[in-house]
Amino acid sequence: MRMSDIIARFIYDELEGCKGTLEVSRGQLAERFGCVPSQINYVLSTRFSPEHGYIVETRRGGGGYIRITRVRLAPQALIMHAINAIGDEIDARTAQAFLQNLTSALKPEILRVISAAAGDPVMRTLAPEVRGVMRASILKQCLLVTLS
Amino acid sequence: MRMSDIIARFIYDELEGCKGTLEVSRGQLAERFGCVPSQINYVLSTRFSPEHGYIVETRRGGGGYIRITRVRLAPQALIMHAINAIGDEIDARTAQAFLQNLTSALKPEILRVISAAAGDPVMRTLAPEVRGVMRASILKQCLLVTLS
DNA sequence: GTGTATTTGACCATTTCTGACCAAAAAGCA
DNA sequence: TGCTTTTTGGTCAGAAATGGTCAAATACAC
Repeated sequence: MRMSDIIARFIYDELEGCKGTLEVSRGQLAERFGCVPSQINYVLSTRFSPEHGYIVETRRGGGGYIRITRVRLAPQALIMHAINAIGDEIDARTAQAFLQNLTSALKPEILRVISAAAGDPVMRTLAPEVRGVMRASILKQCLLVTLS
Repeated sequence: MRMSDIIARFIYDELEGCKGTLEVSRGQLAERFGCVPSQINYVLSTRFSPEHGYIVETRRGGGGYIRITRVRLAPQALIMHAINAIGDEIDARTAQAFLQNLTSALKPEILRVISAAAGDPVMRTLAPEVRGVMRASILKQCLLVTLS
């Protein structure tokens, strides 16, 4: 299993046990998992971004820390927020992050369908330069009808 | 016996033993059968396509994988039939007809989402000559995941 | 012999991992 | 206070580890 996934799992689990907020030292975390400190930043930026529904605050210097907070919104608000946050175009990765963040607001079957509609196999039938626009369009239209 | 058939047989057998889902590394699989990695892609695209009732998901990069899922098709023959009947492209009217025929097989909310994904507002962002292909692609991928 | 299916390999894309170098905040000290 | 040192975390480019694509070569079935 990937180091990044192991670290991410650890953070998820800690967040479960800590009422949605976790404060750690980057150095110690890296040492615990035997990786370089910058890998922690990699994990945070790829799996704990705002699109994923997390807020990360840090502080340098002696006693520095990294604080990760999970944001919780009501389902409807979550969906509306996503619709507003999706711009005119969106890349595959960010799209996935948004959908992942909606797991608590939409049934898994619905999410799977939306994910399939905006997924790579579908997008591959299009010229690369228009994929972002199409992804955004599909996502927004699909999310809209889930509100009705 | 052809290499492709041997590899396909292996995948079939593994899917039997693994309750419908199999995760492998393309490189390792190729090495096991002494073929080039791209032959794995060939096998997947010719024998494990959506029309055959399989979902293939992949991931690149360190720790990458190929995941193959067999979709249960007996109880949902209607949907599988639709997937096979939709050609390489489809116009808006016919697409609507297909979806209407599935009202007994899919929940209204699911149908609404698929309808939105393949609907006019989305298609309008595309050049007219590629809309048919996109509609077909979206429909097939969405219907496929409703089977899993 | 012709047309289709298979096989192969060169080149491309994506994700993860690593380390050198940078920036900020705290701690220590005149 | 103001400067220096120490202790943290941040960035970014590049290497490494996967999988993807496509067209040419080859094999196979009529």
